[in-house]
Amino acid sequence: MRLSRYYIPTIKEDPADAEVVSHKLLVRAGMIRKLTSGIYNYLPLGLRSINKVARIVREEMDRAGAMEMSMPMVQPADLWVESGRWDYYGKELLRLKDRNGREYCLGPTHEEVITDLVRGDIKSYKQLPVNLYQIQNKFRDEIRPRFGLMRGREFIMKDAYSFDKDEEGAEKSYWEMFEAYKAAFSRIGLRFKPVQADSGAIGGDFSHEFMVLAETGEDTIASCKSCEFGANLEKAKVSAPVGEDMTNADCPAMEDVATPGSHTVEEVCRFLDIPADKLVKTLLFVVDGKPVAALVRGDRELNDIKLRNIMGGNEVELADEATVKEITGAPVGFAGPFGLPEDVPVYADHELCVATDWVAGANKGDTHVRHLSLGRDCTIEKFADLRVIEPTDFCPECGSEIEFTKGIEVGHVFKLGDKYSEKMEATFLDENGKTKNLVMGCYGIGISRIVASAIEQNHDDNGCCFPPPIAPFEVALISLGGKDQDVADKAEELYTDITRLGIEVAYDDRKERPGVKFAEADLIGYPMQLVLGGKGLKNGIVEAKNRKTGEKIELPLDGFAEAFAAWRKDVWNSWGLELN
RNA sequence: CGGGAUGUGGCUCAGUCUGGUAGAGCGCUGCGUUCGGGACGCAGAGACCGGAGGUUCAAAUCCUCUCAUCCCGACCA
Repeated sequence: MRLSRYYIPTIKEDPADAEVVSHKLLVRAGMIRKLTSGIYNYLPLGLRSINKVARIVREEMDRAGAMEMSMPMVQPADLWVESGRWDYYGKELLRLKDRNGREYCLGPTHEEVITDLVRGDIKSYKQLPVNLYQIQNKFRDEIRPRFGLMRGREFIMKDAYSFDKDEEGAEKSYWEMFEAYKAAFSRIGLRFKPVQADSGAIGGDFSHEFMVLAETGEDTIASCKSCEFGANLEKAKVSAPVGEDMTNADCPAMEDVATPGSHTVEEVCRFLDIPADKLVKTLLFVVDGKPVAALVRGDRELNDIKLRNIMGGNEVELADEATVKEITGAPVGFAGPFGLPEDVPVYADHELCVATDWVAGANKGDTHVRHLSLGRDCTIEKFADLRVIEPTDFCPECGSEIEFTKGIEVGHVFKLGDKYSEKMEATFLDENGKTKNLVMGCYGIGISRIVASAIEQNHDDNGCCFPPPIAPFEVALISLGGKDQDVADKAEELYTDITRLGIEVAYDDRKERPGVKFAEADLIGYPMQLVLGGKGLKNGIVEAKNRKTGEKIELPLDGFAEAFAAWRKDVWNSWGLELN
């Protein structure tokens, strides 16, 4: 491809509406343009990258036995009413009406459509398992779109849905997808980690997120320094504490202590001159409309998702001021775990077992209690893992040290069970002629987000550093011809040679000054740059630069093809990739 | 949806407080000089200052409404 005839509108300055590097660079490199909030044009260069990601994903899905199809973006409301999500999904679902007033939505995901399709055609266990996928535009009316391609409203996603006759089969399908994802992300050339993720209200351990490791990631992941364990912070288990159960151990009688104006843990500790780990923090939540109290140590943070899962609820909200007052009879900041209404269950973090003699709120204004014993003074519904893991905690699986890193979620594998098949009556007859619900799984990959995350993970001050497998073009050939016809001719020759090798090359034959060509090549981030100038031609060489490492070498013009092939291999190796 | 901010040539911004009829840099067009890391000179084109209404002799500037975009919170590939 000749740059003199290609559409790459680059920009020198950062766009005003961009916050993160990937967004700035994608716009500056002429790969995307915003149409409206969260909705982008993919320009030729950007689309090339997207298509390369899609192709790799497609190949790995096919290899895993999944079958590509395509589902409509506009979906009838009926299906969503049937699955119960028409009401549940909320405003993220963009709803519209046709000329007859019938209701539709733009598909944010396709469980309903695929389940509807399959229930009509799959009637026997003999037809199972089946895994269908598509690569398609999705629309989610995000509350707050941001960060360019990282969180658009319209985006490209690969979504796959597996159907099995039983749990065992579903589990197998799940792990096949898990492996396919690992293969795909490896091929794309990103540093990533699969981590355990929250599986929502459905429960179970069957959900993993695939995280691209990048400092600018929105998610925090806890990973073990010695074993494979990795988990999204909201999911990470905290091991049960070691030590004797002190719940019912001896403890002096509970007594009130005045703590005027001390609402926060910090204030109370300072006032009473005690460390925060001597205090029990009582948090009041409303789970699906019902109040509950949750206890964690004063220096810990409650994980509301764990609370939700223990309650088997859907929606967890911190109780508002009025509710707190109603339940505890005290203003916010003085709630305690005893003497609460009987219909308010109290859940305690399991760490609270191994100590006693606590300080806690007294359910009276400006008052706390000391010498609180959870066993003697409270009715604890259950001790359970409720808090957020901390860097000082140990791996819940092997007990080694853990570390926190940032990541960008680019894939999610999820076991659905019969959540949809039951509601939508997607059934089949098993070996015994019995009607059963299809057991489903769903598996997503954010195709367009991957391009953004690749840049988040790989960039420098000059621009993008694309991994070779998904770079819009693998090689940039920069001709410094100018008036030197010999250089221009030789560059043409090289262009033909490289193209013949079956490698995509962006041939910069424009009448631009060298500086412009260099700067743009760096900005766009072609993994390999070849520069042919007058001096080089005289010496019979072309310069080669590895965009990622910055390493420069000279390739002989005589016997170029071989030298180029060897260098290309080096470049791929510098990405930890094998060239086959 | 709450809280904050911004809308001025294609892009990035100044001008708004203190009304007097629109500026810079980049980009674009032409000519010339340059030509190995986003060149320089000269000459140009391009804006009813987001929109509507109001105040005023006079509004980019003040007032009201409205729309859009961005940032902070709840959602997620």
